[in-house]
Amino acid sequence: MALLKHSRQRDSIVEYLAGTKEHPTADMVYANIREQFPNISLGTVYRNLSLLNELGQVVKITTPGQPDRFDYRTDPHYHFICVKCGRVIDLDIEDKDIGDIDAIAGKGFDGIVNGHICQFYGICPDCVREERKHGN
Amino acid sequence: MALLKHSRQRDSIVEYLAGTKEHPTADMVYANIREQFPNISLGTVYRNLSLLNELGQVVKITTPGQPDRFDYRTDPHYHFICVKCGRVIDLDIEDKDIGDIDAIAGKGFDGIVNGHICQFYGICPDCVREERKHGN
DNA sequence: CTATGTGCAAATCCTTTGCATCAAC
DNA sequence: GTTGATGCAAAGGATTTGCACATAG
Repeated sequence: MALLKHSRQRDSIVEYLAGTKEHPTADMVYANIREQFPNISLGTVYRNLSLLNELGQVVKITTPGQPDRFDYRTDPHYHFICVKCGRVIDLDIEDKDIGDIDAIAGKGFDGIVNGHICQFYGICPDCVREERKHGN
Repeated sequence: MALLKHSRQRDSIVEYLAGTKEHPTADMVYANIREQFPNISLGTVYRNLSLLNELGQVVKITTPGQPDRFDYRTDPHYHFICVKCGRVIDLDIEDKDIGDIDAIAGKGFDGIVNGHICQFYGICPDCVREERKHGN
């Protein structure tokens, strides 16, 4: 297995991710890191994001029809995606309320269920307000 | 809104999807329909799959890092994806066991949660058997 | 010094689209 | 005969990769 070396670029990516709750795409990361490393390439951003993901330091969020997003929060939690504005928001769902869905899903199934990916959709607080303002 | 005309190609796609539980990708559909319509193009397959999806006759299943799959079953149900062989299998989860996760997710959230996408991962029955056979 | 990381550009994969022609109504 | 559907090929977006050079250890 390859030995891991330090890199200023990777540090910068981690720092940026750690400091935002925006769940940025690779492009957004790229745009941001560029302010400090004007020569960084998109390829490097992708390479580091996927390395960090493999190391378990970053979670990759894949949603239909949109570019992947990245989340520095690695503890188990869920994501809400606003169908109006596309924003991705962390949800804190109590584990006891949802933690056993793998077992529920596996009931009567002959294989082994040991994980799931679940994303919630709807309208985010900001967009709800926006709709009310325009009398919808 | 555009008027819908009949097409033999579309019929064939529907017929194929209705007769399989494989959750085929666009490529798999293409390969299959080609046996009857050797000149059909991949573009036509994509166009029809996405039309059928918009009409609600077909469900599109998006999974990270894999091409989309299509399912003729449109009643609410969940999918299991085998991490060994990639197979996608329908799960019948009793609605009372999982039907209220939107409400659970929305607890303490200021927006509106009105839907979710949830996929389960693990090892399918065939691969479980395979592992046992090789003493794993 | 040696191995890993970078920047750049090209390549890849899946999917969508423009356009001339064909088929359904 | 109008309009939607097709086939073909080209374009598109997101992501990965090959390679020569830079840099961390």
